[in-house]
Amino acid sequence: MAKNEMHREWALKTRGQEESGYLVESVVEILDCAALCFTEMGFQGTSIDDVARRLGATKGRIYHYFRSKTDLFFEVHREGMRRLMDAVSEAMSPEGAGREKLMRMLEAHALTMMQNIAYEAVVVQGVHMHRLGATTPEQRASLDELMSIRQKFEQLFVDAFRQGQADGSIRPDIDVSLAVKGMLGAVNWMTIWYRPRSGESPEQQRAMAHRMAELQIGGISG
Amino acid sequence: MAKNEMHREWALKTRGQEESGYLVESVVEILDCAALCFTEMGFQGTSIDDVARRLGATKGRIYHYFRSKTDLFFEVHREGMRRLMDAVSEAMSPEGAGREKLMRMLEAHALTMMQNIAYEAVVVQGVHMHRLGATTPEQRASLDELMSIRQKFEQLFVDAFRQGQADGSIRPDIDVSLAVKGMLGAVNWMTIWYRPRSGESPEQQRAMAHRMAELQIGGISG
DNA sequence: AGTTTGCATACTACTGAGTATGTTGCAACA
DNA sequence: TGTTGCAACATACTCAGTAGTATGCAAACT
Repeated sequence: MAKNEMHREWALKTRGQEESGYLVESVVEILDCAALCFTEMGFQGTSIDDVARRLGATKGRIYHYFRSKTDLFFEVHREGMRRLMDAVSEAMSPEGAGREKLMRMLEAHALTMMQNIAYEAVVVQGVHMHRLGATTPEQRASLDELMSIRQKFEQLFVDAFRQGQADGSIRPDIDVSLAVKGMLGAVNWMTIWYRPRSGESPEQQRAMAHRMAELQIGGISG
Repeated sequence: MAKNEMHREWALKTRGQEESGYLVESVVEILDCAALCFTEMGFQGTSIDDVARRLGATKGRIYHYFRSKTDLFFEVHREGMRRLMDAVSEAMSPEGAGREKLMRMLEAHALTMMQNIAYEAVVVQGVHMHRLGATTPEQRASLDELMSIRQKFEQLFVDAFRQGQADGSIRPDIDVSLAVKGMLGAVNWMTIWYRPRSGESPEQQRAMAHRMAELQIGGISG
C-alpha cells in the first residue's frame, strides 16, 4: 500500500466494520491539526513544521503518512466535503415539496459548516484555490477530482430548486444558477465570521442554521 | 514624504484638482498587476517577482513605491474598499423605504464586485486574513484599520436594515446581524464564481446585480 | 552642476518543502 | 528466547525560492 493511500484506506475501513484503532488515531490527529492550521493561516501560510509543532511532533510523522503538503491539504478537503455531502444527502431523503426540501438541505449545510468549521473552512479555501494556477499535474488532478465532487454537490441544490419550480413551491422566473450560487455563498461565508461561542448548545446551533436557511428561502420583506 | 505614503498622497491629489499624470500611472499599473496576482495566486502565493514579471519590470520598481509586500497588499485592499464604499454610499443617498434602500445598496455592492473583480477579490482575501495570525505589529495596525472600515461598511447595511424594520418594509422578527451577514456573504461569494464573459455589456452586468439583490431581499418562494 | 526621481542589477539572509538516514519498540517467526 | 523485520516516528541535511537591501545609472529637474 502506498503511503498516501493510507488515509483513504482507513476511510474505506471505517465504512466497513473493522477499525485498526491505532493508525487511525494518528492520521486523524494529523488531519485535525492540519485543518486548524490551514484555517488559521491559509495553505501557503502554513508550513509543515507548523502542523508538526501543533501536533507536538516533527515533520517525520507527517511525511510518513502524506506524500506532500498538497496531499495533506487535499485529504482535509476531501474529509470536509464528505461530511457536507453526507449531511445534505440525508436531508434530501424525506421527499416533499421542492421548497421545503431545499430548505432542509440548506439548513443541513449550514449546520455542518458550524459543527466542522476547521474542515469546512479548508473546503472553502480549496474552492478559492481552484482558479489559482495549478502547480504540478498531479496536484491539478487531485484538485479537479475534488471540484468534480463539489460540482455534484452544487447540482443537488440545483435539482431541488428545479423540482420546487416544477411543483410550484418556488417562483418559476428565477435564474436557477444565480439563485443557488447566492444561497451557497451566504452559507459558505459563515466560515469567515462564525466561531462557536463557548457553551453554545447544539440546539442554538440548529436554530441559527434554521434561521439562515429560512432567510435564503423566504427573504426579508415585511 | 515617506515612500509608502506616495500612493495615498496620490489618492488625495486625485480627489482635488491636480494630477501629476506620470507617477500616478506607474503606481496604478503596479496596483492593477498586484491585484491580479493576489487574486489568482493568493497573498502568500504571490511573490514580488511575480508582480514585477507581470509588469514587465523588476522588483526595484515596486520597492521604489511600496515598503513591503504587505504594504502593497494593503493598498490594493484599501483601493478596493474605497470603490465599494463610494458605490454603496451613493446608492444610499436617495432616501425611501428601508427595503428599497437596502436593495439598491446590495445591487451597487454586487455591481462593484463584478466591475472590479480583481480588487474586490483581494478585499475578500483581506477579510480572510484578518483572523490569520498577525505578523508584525505594523501590519496588524494596517489590518486593524482596514477592518475598522470594513466594520463601518457592514454597519451601513445594518442601519438600512433597521430602518426598514422601523418603517415596516422589512419583517421585524429577523436577527439583523445574521441576515446582513447572509446577504453580504452571497454577494462576496461572487468573487469566487463570477468572471466577466467576453462581450458582456454593462446592462447585462447591471441586470445580474439587480437579480442578485432581488433574491436576497425577496427570497424565492412561489 | 548638482540633486533627485525612477527605475534595474546584484546580492544577502533566511525560510521552508522535501529527503536521507537514524532510532526505537513491537511482533512474528525459528 | 534470541533475532529479524518492519512500522512509526525523530533528526539532520539539502536546496530552491523569496523578501528585502545595497548599489548603479540614465534622465529629468532645479
